[in-house]
Amino acid sequence: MSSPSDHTDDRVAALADLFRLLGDPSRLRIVLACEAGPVAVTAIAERLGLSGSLVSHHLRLLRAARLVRAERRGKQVFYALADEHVLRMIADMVEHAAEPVEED
Amino acid sequence: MSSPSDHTDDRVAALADLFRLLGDPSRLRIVLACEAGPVAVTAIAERLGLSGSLVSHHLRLLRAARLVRAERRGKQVFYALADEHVLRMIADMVEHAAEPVEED
DNA sequence: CCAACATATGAATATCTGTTCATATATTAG
DNA sequence: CTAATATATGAACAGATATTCATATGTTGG
Repeated sequence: MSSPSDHTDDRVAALADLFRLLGDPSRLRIVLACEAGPVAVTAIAERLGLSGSLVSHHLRLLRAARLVRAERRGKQVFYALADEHVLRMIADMVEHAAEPVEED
Repeated sequence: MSSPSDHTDDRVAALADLFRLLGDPSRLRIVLACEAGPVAVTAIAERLGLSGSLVSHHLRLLRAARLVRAERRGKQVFYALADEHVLRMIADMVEHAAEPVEED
């Protein structure tokens, strides 16, 4: 558990890292492409119109941050969201982004 | 409501913008400092050890993204989180960041 | 082993962005 | 009005980073 105000510098830094990773459009699209379930790198690249190299670079960062999981099956490596928590987190943000604007 | 897969490019871009804003440590600290309730710019700056100018710059971006709300009271301008949704969003991320690491 | 395919990695670069400094605007006190 | 305080803004710069290109590593089929 974490109380509302124990935002130590390291925790904040780690949190910011998470946000920053999701803050790039290409990388975020890659994460969203993993929503569907295990997807191969080439499939992600083709679907998003990005180079395999770029997708691989981004996946490495996402993997290091435990946002996605990799599973090798033959020549291909399939990626998926790391857990249900990541899914909910993103769904919440999508919801917020979709909220109507309140006027003053 | 938004179905799981209607991630149009504009929506994704807007979502990435949100994440990116929270992805900077200084800016994230400023947002967290607004958790407590309406706080003046100088108070935030002093508490975080940042220049007033820097805090103001960041607050402008956060305000533009509707993450925080500004309210003038005399010479001072008090900032607070825009709504409960933002609060929950951040709390969820904090929780995720605090999750124990699962091994393969 | 060799060829073909899938993924990963390293270097180089052009772009973006956080921070600082100087200055401007706003608000109140005297 | 003037001085003082609080906040905002613009330009400039240093450091970060997304993307590309070339190349390496891993895996299967023949």
